[in-house]
Amino acid sequence: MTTLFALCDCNNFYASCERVFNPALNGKPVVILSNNDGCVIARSNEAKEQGIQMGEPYFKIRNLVENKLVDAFSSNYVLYGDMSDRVMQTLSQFTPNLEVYSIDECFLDLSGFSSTNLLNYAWEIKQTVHQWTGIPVSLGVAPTKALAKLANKLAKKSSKANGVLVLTNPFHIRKALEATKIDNVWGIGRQYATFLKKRNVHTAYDFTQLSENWVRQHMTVVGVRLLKELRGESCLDLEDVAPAKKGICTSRSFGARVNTFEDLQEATASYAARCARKLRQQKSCAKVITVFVNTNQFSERDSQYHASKTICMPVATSSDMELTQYAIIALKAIYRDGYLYKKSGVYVTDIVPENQIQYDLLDKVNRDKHSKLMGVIDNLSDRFGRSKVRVATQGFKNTWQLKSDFKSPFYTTKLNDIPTVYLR
DNA sequence: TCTGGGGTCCTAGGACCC
DNA sequence: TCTGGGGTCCTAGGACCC
Repeated sequence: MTTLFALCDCNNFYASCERVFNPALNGKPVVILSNNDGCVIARSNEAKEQGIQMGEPYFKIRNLVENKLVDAFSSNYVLYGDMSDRVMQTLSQFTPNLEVYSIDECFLDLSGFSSTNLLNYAWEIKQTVHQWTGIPVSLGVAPTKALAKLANKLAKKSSKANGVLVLTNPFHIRKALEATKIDNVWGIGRQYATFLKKRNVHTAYDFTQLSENWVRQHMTVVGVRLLKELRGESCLDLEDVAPAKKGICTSRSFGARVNTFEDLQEATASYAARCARKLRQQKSCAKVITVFVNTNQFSERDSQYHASKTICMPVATSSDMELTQYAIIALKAIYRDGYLYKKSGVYVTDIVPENQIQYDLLDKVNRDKHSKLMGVIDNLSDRFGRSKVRVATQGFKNTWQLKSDFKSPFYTTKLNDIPTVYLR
């Protein structure tokens, strides 16, 4: 059976989420800012037209915002995550097999749908998602994932396509490849784009004309897969069950200057607890934990310090208490007085399924008790909001907390207004 | 003053083993 | 003077994605 994929991509997703609950924003330039309101990470079409770049630091557009020429929002991932779930739920009505590729993108397996009118079907998907969730989406349909990605980009760009493009006819596929700059091909980043352009490869079509050996030599097997995909040979399968993550990282830049061990400890303990929660959500435990700290790399005035410490724990765990405990041990090993810290993070690896843990005969931890306690904490978190119950080292000063001055309300979920409980 | 966060995959090279 | 070759594992680094 020939393969057929649709890629459904939400248009300007974060900006669209804000608009669903604030229709006054429609037709206006809207940007969403990164954590700490540092830089622009999403833009409405109108903001793009104003020339605001992806990744632009906030201070460069502050004037526009203060003069009400652009509306800016701090990122509200709770809202975006919830809206994403609604979109994916809606999409699951249209095929038994789908792959949630990112917060705003989804591959739909349409193999076996070749006898349906694909253009009509894609339009029906687009309209249904908009009607049920308020989010505008674009769809690209093609025999491989890489071509579906490419079709999706053209669908957005072309006023004729108006958000839906089906690429099954070889002639249309060739035209689409010719119309796509090599920089815009999925899997070609800045380095490869520069490299290829030097060798006169300027479009996706040029790329498909290269020899497999040459591509393997210069771009590894990853490049060869892309080559085949663009030629119409499907090499990337739909991953309908998300594989367990092999590494989980929680890290943040601080909203304010951090120069005491206590503040750094609060932040790092909180990140360790976040990692623990992410582990429990995918029913895994981790054996190895790494803590890292950085000073502000952009500051020419401050003295710089980067350090990390990795600890291999006796038994793989997903307990808040255990992970925070080891995180603090690691932090103590790398902490140095006299620096202004900008960022810290916790990274857990050597992840194993929670039912396949190698136990240690000398283990002193009551794992049964920990796991029951974590179950209770997770329930409380689900009901009352994240971090309402926490290990005491996570603290309460929160001087390191993120800056987020323009956050929209949690329209779709409960507000975090319950007092926090501390565990010891 | 102010510049995000969280992932994946692949390769090369060194250490080590038989 | 002779001083192989194949395999595995680990790590660091580089590329990419959203």
